Amino acid sequence: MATIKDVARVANTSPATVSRLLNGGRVKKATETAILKAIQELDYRVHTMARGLKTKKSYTVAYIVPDLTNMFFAQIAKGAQEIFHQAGYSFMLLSADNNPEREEEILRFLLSKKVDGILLSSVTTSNQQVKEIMEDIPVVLIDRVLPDLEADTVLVDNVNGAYLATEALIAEGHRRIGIICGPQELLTGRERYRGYIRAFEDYGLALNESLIKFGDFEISSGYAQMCELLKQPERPTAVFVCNYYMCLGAIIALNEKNIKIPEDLSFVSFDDYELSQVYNPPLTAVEQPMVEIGEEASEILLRRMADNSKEKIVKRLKTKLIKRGSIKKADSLQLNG
Amino acid sequence: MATIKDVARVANTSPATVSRLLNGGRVKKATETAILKAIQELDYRVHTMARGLKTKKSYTVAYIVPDLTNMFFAQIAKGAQEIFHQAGYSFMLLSADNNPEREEEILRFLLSKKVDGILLSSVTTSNQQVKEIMEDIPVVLIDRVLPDLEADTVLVDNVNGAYLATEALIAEGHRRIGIICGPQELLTGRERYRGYIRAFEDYGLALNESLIKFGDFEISSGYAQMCELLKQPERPTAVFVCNYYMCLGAIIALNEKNIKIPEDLSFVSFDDYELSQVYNPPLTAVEQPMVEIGEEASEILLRRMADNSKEKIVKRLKTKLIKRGSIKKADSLQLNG
DNA sequence: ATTACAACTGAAATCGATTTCAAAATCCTA
DNA sequence: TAGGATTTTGAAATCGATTTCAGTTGTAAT
Repeated sequence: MATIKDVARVANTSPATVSRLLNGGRVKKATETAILKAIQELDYRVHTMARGLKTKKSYTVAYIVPDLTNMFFAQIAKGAQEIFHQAGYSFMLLSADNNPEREEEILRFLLSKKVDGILLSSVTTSNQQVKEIMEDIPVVLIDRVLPDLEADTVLVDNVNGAYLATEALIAEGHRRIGIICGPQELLTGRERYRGYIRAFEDYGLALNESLIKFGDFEISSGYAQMCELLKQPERPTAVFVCNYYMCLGAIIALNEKNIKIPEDLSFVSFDDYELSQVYNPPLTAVEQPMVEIGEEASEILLRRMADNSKEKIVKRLKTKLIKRGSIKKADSLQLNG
Repeated sequence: MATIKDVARVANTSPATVSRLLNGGRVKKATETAILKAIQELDYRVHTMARGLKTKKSYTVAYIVPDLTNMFFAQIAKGAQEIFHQAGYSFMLLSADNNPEREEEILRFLLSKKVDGILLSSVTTSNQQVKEIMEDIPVVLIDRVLPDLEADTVLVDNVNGAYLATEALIAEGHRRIGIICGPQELLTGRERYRGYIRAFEDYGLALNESLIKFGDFEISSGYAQMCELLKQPERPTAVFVCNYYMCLGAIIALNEKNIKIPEDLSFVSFDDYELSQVYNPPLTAVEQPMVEIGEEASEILLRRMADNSKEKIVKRLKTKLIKRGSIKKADSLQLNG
């Protein structure tokens, strides 16, 4: 493979001049033509490792996700990739596979790869390693915050999203509203739960502990907790499921027990994917602006890489309730309208 | 950040010795201890760019997918990531976003990044660039083959998968069986179509052109082509949809027209994701061993990187028909059993 | 023609590792 | 303990770029 020296030799000039041209410096027109011709001829490409060694920049950023096959993170990655591509950065997507040790390894790897910036949706709850890394490399947190860590962060207004979902059920007259919460170690889990509680408070309704179940955002727990809900002596008339995967599990449980949405049970979930439209009836759901999250985070990271001085930004994006056909008016409807 | 020189100084030895230890060479026990201590103390990490410059290896491989958010490729990536992680390689996942030019750019980028190997599910149908790259870097093709290109390839037995699906419908007495094919530019599109045809031939049944529709593997075309099928004067009693996304579109169409699976229409699709189990009734589908595809391809690439001599491998993995509840016996059933 | 100034250019140092090869240290045997 | 064999070591060259800085060339003004 041709090097900058070869190009210089063929173009009858020096490596310094070739480098200058490559990096937008000024070069006599004639020299430029000769160099360009040589580059073409030799099919020369800069050796980014050599360049990076000298410049201490890799023009590469990475996004570490908990799970590659999780649609939420895949969509965010899509948004991020677009922005970095436009900015001339190369973008690596890495999955920690829900394994904290793997995440640690990846972080070490990125450090020695000398990436210029990191987007992180962490699977850990400890911030030690990240804290250290942030001294060398800008990091933007996405969706998963770390305790007591002052860092740029992009997330979604979970409280409001959950509030909207719960409110929609209340508005149709439901009072026995079950919830399948996410894990309370995660901020998103806590916040969505809080949105539910707040809606009850605002409408002056009493919470019923037996209708509040905790899952872990995975299909299996959606299934298990929905079964729990259905076992209650007084079944809920509606249920709010706090993420997509638990929603899948919940629906499997419903199908098994032959419980129909919305005739037998009204249904809302957090996250809006294809399923929501494909299901019959289409599901009312809280939509997160996933691609935007990725874009926003990337832009923050880009700014941060250019100038690491300013104080940290926390950006919250709005969620939206998409009304479809999975909520029915409660039978015992006694509204004032 | 500490360099190998710093480590050498602190450990009171030379960079050469440190390097030797780092790379598994022999070093006196005492020296080793001193070096390890120094590394710890200084929090030293090898600078992979510097190393790569010298060794001409990056210990990095990349997988280029058409679309990050396509479950099929995401699952393959998951399998691949695991294998490379075990082998000590770092793994980059890059999306061409269904854009041939973007793919070209990525390929160029990887070349200058000096990755050691490439996994590719190409969005193009031209092999020129890939052919050139293969002279420098081992490439393994996944699912998407390129015309006239002799390369290691991993794919799935599409013909058989489609045959199984079609056969399952025939076995239940269906004769008017619609198909929504994938794009015929893609091998998978062609092969699945061929499996359908072959089943008809083997069972001595006549094909009905009006029930053969062509989509592009996207949701929208699944919707559109299903609408077309339903417009036929004599509706099909069963339909085989050639991938997941078209299956989503098809089901939306069915819901809209209030056509029930399997009462009004029996249904089989290629690809088996969560939806198949969540849908009511659960869908009969052809499962592809996605994670295995990724693993298999990675292992081939690993071998290829170690020894680029042997002749090219084409590996076909088996598909499996998962029977669930979306096929009903045909009304006009007149079988010999 | 001379000077002043701007525009270009290239030799050499540098980034942080690896690797070669000869020298130094250590071990072993007689 | 001498001498040879074996281990262990480090100086220096190298990978392919960038960057500095001094020198060269070109231009304009006097």
